[in-house]
Amino acid sequence: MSERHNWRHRFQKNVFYLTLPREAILELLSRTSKHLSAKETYAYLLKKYPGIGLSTVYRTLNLLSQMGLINRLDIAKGQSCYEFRSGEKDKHHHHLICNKCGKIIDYRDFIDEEQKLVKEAKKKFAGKYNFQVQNYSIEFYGLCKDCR
Amino acid sequence: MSERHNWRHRFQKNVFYLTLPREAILELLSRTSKHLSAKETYAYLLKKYPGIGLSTVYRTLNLLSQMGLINRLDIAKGQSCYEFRSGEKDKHHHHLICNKCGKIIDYRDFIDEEQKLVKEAKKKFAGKYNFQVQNYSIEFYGLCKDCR
DNA sequence: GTCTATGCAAAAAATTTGCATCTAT
DNA sequence: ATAGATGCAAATTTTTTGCATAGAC
Repeated sequence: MSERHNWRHRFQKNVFYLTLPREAILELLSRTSKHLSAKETYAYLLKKYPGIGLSTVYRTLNLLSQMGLINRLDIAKGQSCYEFRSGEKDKHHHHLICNKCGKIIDYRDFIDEEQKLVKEAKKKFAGKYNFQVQNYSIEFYGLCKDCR
Repeated sequence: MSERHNWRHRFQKNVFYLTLPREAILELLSRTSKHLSAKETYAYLLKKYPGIGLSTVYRTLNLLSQMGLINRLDIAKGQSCYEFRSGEKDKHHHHLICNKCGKIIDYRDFIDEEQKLVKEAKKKFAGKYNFQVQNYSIEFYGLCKDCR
């Protein structure tokens, strides 16, 4: 099943309409491995979709995140970012965040070791807290090469 | 060396004054294992220290975080939280965050497995990115028992 | 005494909400 | 036809900033 077909399917299963703004945002996020803030998303969309409103972007990002199609990440100071929830392993990454200047570095190391920990964690949390893990995020904070 | 003595020492090493608001905020954060937002911190402080300004709280939390005395955590939607950076193992924890209702659950499992991964990560990032890890944070997102 | 921190008020950013209109189903 | 979504503007919430005064060293 193509990704686009999958969107339709998941929208029809719920009571939500698959509208132009929603499709445009999914389209955009699925094409980049970056995490975008609401404002960034809005700026990109304006090019292809003049007239879209910032509040629609906020509402849509919220909805898609609750539907599980995208992930909300709170890594940037003072604003939420969103990324497409992809199964593709090459997009999987986490972040190094500088405590001094705020710079964010993506890293892709330790995937295998991570998976082991995550697999155990999922099982444990399901039993202990009745919590169903959907995604996760790891951040290392410290000093980047310019600030140390 | 007592924790309070340690604060003094670290302030004197830098060019910063150890003032009443700064001490009060360190005092407060060191007494709780919770992560507090700026507003929450402000609310607590008002009881013991009427007249303190909200902007001082923001400035102080920023400063202490840059000094490495506290950690900034971006887990709550739309606002930063701060926690004391303690070496005490019993305060060490991470978070389960519900994608639907936003509830945050602290967990203290997997400390040992985690430590192993983190130890390797620190070494790797120092070499590969010249990044000096000071702290880290792991969040599992998903559905809590009420929302699944 | 000097240099920094504080508190207040104002400003800037980020996010949400009310409502009339429009659109997907 | 109808329930839900959009866009705009206004309102909230969070965070930062300018500046005169107060405080730490």
